Amino acid sequence: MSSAAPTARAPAAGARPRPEPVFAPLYKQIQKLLLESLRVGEWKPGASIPSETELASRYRVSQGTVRKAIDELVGENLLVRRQGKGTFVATHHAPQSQYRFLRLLPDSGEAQPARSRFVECRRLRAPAEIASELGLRAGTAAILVRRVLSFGAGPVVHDEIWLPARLFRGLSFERLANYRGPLYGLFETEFGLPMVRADEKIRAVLADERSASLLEVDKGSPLLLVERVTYSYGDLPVEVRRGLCLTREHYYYNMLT
Amino acid sequence: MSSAAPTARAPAAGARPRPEPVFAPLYKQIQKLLLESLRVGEWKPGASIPSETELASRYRVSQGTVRKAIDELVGENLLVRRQGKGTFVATHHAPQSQYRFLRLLPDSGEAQPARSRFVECRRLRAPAEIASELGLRAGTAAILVRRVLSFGAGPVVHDEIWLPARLFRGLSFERLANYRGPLYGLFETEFGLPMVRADEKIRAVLADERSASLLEVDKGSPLLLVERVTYSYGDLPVEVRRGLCLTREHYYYNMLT
DNA sequence: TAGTGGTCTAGACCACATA
DNA sequence: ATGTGGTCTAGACCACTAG
Repeated sequence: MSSAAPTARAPAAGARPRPEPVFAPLYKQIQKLLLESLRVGEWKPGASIPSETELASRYRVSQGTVRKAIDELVGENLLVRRQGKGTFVATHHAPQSQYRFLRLLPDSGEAQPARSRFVECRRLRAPAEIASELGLRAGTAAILVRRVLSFGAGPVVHDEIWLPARLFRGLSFERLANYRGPLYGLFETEFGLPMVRADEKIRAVLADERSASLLEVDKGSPLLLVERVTYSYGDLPVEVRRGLCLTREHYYYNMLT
Repeated sequence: MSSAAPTARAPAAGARPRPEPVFAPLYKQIQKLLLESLRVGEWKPGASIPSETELASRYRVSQGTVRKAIDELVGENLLVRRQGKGTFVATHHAPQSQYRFLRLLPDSGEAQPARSRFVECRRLRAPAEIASELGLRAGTAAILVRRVLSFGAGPVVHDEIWLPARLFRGLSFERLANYRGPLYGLFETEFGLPMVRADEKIRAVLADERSASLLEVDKGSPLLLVERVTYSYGDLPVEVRRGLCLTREHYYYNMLT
């Protein structure tokens, strides 16, 4: 093939059926295909995807174009590159991704591993606001999980977690309590729902009776309220979480650029 | 030049004197040179840097390599690309970068423009902790600025801002009060200190007397405490800021990937 | 030794902005 | 028409990993 691309900005030659022949750079089209393969589970979390040259020949583009498509997915932490080994689908089981969505650090000392103590797991109807954030109709069946997170000494976070019941059939208190590893690892492995993104809204509030008791502080203590909506592939909302964090010896960190 | 680079991973031929001939990819070396040009102010905020082809011939590398060097700097918001026009040094004066480091949004409605009301501007000795974060010796001269930020209706943030006096000679209450535009715009234009990065630690606290009064709430109200250290080029710490935010009608947003 | 990601080049062409 | 960023290719070679 000569150096001039036959269709620089035209559809990739005979790659795959695409829903709509969008006008977009080639690498964006490839990216969309990769994303779709991830979404339908063609490549599972933790597994390797085909090599860049393999993908290049499959999609009939150059290796550089595939590379650029992968670049952004790596930037979004959906894929992980390992030189000499391959490119892998991110998993919450990996030590590196274990605390991907946890932004709490202790004021002093090393970050301690998190310990989860489950308090409650009930099936009930989603309140209007929760339902709306999960893209459900109000009153749809949901699962409410309540837990306390500790790092090192005392309790630090009281999480109230809402999940669409239809995505988590068979989830029970026992199953949570017996599961080893991070919660999102369970979502991924047991329910086929890899969590890929979270939006958070953070506020300061006063501890109510329940949180005060669970976190072993006085009612009216200041707590960080972290309201999170977590998404799987394709912007599918899967979880709404209200985390109440005791920031006496921990802080929420963020870096702005 | 043949397709094989003469020194793929070796130093760029006759580019510039480099401090140490580090073993690093060519584009990383170019990046370092660009960063240095930014640091010394060879290209000012808001101005355009030389074109990719110009830089390529200056550094004797291909355009693609320059491009990759620029890519990451764009990713860190240090540079801004504008197709057809050029690549520009980020500035806090630009509307797009105006609220780059402001993560507060109203619960409902559009984001309102921020209004600053300065309360205090004093010169005093930096307390040990502040000094340490600014990389100064305790007791070094510092400037303390206090202000209240409002969006729309009432006050929302009480900022306590510490600056090294030697970097901000001539800063006064009047100068702050009369300045039009964002504070970091003033840092950049009046003191040659472009702010490029900030690290934040976020906690929930109770309003003390002063904050309560400034924010027009009861003492003991829950407030978001945002402790920020802001850096200029070369990881130079320039500002320590304690922001106390009223999160009754606003929230701090964050996106995790 | 072979396979995979990582870097680099030279050159072509597209898209956008401006004169 | 010209200059700038943006995309794409084909091919080469480097660095890392593992059999």
